[in-house]
Amino acid sequence: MPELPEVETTRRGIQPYVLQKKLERVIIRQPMLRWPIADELPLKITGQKITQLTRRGKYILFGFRNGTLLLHLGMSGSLRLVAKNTQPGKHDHVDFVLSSKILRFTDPRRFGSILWTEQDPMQHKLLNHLGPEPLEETFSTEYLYKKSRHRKTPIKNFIMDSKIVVGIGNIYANEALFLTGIRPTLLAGKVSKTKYQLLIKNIRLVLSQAIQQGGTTLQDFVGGDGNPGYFKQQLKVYGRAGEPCVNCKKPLKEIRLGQRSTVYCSHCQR
DNA sequence: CGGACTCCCTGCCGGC
DNA sequence: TGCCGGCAGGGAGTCC
Repeated sequence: MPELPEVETTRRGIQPYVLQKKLERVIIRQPMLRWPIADELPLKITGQKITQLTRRGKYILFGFRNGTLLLHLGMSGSLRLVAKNTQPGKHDHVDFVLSSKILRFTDPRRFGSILWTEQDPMQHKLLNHLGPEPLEETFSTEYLYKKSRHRKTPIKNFIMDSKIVVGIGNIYANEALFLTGIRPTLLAGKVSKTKYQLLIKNIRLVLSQAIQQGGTTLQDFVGGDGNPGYFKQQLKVYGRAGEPCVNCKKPLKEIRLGQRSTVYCSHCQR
């Protein structure tokens, strides 16, 4: 399940091989992703140079002179650089053939998406409603506190809402709430300004640590044989239900919130 | 508008 | 050992 750190790590990893490079060919083996890949896509981008490579939330944006390719990894997607003679596997749905390598999109569960737009990408309907980037200044205590007033949704759902702030998936929502000592079920409208200030700090901490760690496994993306890893080794609550809390040693609890697995310490999180 | 819920897909895990 | 049911999960879409 790629979260923002994996997406950003992917973007940084592929950047040197992609930016200002010409796309020689696009091979689509399976167009049925979350939405079907537009028939016109190869026609639009074959032979074109990739002039920009940016990220908005968990979307990676490939900028061309004539438009933008929006790519989302869904929950099982990945982008890897592989040698040109590499045979595709079962779930290798799309190849972007560059001059020296292939940028290969793999996605077993096909929750990912690849879209083409010729308008300003930020005005695209998948991007135009998105909240601020969690690592940027606009994601401030003042902003989050104001947005949260009178909200009756649990704090965990609130910070996972992309209209509020982008890029906080289930894993890091669990982790940030643990670090801040906030119970995931607490209603967003009931969280104090002081706690929001601390929560923002911890969201940035877990995300930036994971991005930093991702940097050390960058060769996985360019080498093509490793997996990017989910930074599991340093997770304090996610995937640890029933195991002792790292602070108080009491067993961690697991509940479902918004259909998502939610793990917390009933002693340390109030 | 907010909040609750559904659905897309398939690898994996537990139960028998 | 093999089969099968159920689960996980990002996030758009729908409904009230």
